[in-house]
Amino acid sequence: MLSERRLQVLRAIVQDYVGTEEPVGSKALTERHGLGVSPATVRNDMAALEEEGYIAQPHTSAGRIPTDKGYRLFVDKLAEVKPMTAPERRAIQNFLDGAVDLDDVVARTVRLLAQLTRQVAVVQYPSLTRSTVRHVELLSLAPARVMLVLITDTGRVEQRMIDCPAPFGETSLADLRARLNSRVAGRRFTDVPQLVEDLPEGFDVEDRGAVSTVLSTLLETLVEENEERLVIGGTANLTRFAHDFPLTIRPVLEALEEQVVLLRLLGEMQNPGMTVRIGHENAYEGLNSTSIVSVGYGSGGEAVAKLGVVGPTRMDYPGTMGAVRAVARYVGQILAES
Amino acid sequence: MLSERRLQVLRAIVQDYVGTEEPVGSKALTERHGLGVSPATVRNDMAALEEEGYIAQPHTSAGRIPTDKGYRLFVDKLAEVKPMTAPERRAIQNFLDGAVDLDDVVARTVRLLAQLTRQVAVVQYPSLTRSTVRHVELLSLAPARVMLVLITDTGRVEQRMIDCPAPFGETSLADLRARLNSRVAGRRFTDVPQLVEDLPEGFDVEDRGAVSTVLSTLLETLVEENEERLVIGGTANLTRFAHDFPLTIRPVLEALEEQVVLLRLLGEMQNPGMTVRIGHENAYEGLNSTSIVSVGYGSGGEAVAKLGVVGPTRMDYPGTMGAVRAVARYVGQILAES
DNA sequence: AGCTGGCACTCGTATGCGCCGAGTGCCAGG
DNA sequence: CCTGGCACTCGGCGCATACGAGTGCCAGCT
Repeated sequence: MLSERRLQVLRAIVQDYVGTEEPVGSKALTERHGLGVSPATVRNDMAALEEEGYIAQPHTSAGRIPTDKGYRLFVDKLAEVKPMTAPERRAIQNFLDGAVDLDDVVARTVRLLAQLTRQVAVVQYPSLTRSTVRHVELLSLAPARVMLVLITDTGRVEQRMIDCPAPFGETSLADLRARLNSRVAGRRFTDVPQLVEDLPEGFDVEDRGAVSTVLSTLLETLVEENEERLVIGGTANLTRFAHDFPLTIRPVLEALEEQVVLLRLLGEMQNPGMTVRIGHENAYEGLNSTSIVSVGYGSGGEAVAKLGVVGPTRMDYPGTMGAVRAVARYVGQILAES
Repeated sequence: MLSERRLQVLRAIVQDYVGTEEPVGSKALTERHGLGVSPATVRNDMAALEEEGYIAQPHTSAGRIPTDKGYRLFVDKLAEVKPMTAPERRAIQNFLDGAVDLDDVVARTVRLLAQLTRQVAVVQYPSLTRSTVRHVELLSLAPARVMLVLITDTGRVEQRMIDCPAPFGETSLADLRARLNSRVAGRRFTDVPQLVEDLPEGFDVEDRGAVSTVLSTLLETLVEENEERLVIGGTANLTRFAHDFPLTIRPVLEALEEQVVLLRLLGEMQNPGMTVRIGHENAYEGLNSTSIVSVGYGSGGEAVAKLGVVGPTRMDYPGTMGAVRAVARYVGQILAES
């Protein structure tokens, strides 16, 4: 529908605007990009692009800037994901290889991503609901007090304190621990409920209450939504593009602190591959002038969580996408190794 | 040295400036505070205060603002910690009572503190080094792979994966677990090293290597400094006072992300009670125009970690100190209960 | 001795005005 | 369909001016 050259013009506008942060005019365009046509021609193209809603002018006599729709077209059709250079890849790997545990992996990832993209990085902890159980441990802290420790295949550890209705014998506890593990070790979280359903029946009547309490706590832990923690870094980068928008930065900071909001937004990105949400495509007011680039990552082939970047709509999409993709890939490798 | 009235003038200047965020002049002072003297007299007092370095004027013909030294005097001699009102106390308690585990306590505390003070809140996780061991658990995940789980009296759980030099029999592991717990359960972290020193000697020669590996990992976990995590919230509040300082907000955000910096600063505040660091008293450049109000908190009478608030030097010290103290007190109660 | 009213002075900020130039839209011609 | 030319728009910048809050100082009063 749009002629090839007009697409080139749009691409040039996006690239220039991202670079200079200033509205770009027809003359500058023809000079900086070898379009081979005169400014007047470009002006006509720009008028058409504006007609279609891909670009807009902030003031009557100023250059054009891309609209959300323009960025969308750019990302979908005009941009290539920019692969990381070899040194960058090495830096990523070196940086992540030093991690000692899951917390450390996540912490390093968020720092790395923030540094690479010079934007705000968001990393979701590997979600429990898609993981498998590695081990369940029960510790007797007091006669009627048990601590439940759940270890996942991603190395994550969750603990819960349980107050039992009746004292729990050390033998019964060991028994429960053994039976529980033989059933659920290596299984997916989603399968656990039916696997333990009839477990209380094998115990003495006086222990059944306690066993049920333990099991229901385990199930709670498995489904508890707020377990989907996330970690954020690089907020200082917000100030880079905030010189115009000290009024814009506040809602963004608020949104970033409201983990629920971010989790919902990340959750909405169904596509397991890379997803880009531009400006108003984000169903949250405070993030209407930001874009989110996210991608799933996981220890195996399967994605267990997401990570990404939040930045101004006026961001370097190819570079950001390249960095996000590369980091997700390496994190997946690290997780698979451990 | 300074006459009583001059101290009153300083107090009035601080209060007005904190309220209005604008330099305060002699006329406004006499009007808003019942000083009972004329502006001219106040002007003389102000000249004297400026001479002593307690206040300064940003421009030749402008009002005065307090200097760091002025705030210091205000905090030390002129301000009373403002106690929380009864409804505020109830709100604090209600908010914290809903917490389910340590993570939740910390998360809620940081939100609460940020909300109460409308500033940036910082909460340090209860430090391992001052806590006691509740339980040590060893899980055999593979023949030569053991997971160490350490549970503290504050409810904190640390885990470490250990690769042993030789396979570890299930019996030996259970044995080690039992002996280890009988020695260290209930003891302070600092005492653990000598308590386990001779432990390997009780084991068969072929197991000693593995036992030593486990023990040294345990000791590492105990001393590892970076375990002193902290959680930050309310960064959006930075924008409240950043309208003048979009250039100031960036280093602050950077400092906040550098947990090491904050931990060091918190650590420098030796006083177990409330400490206030004002402006340049903070030995970190990025925080030269902020003040930090912090206080220790703990489950028993003893402080195990710190929490506090980071805000502009121009902050409501009495109110902030009251909120920080109250929150620390309630958090201590919650921790003691669990 | 200390407080007060008066007064001249400073200086930062707000306001209004005019210029400049980038950028546009349109049109006639190639 | 592209191009060069041209008139027009309008935001930004520099400058000069006016305003007013606030100060320092001094002479006089209690």
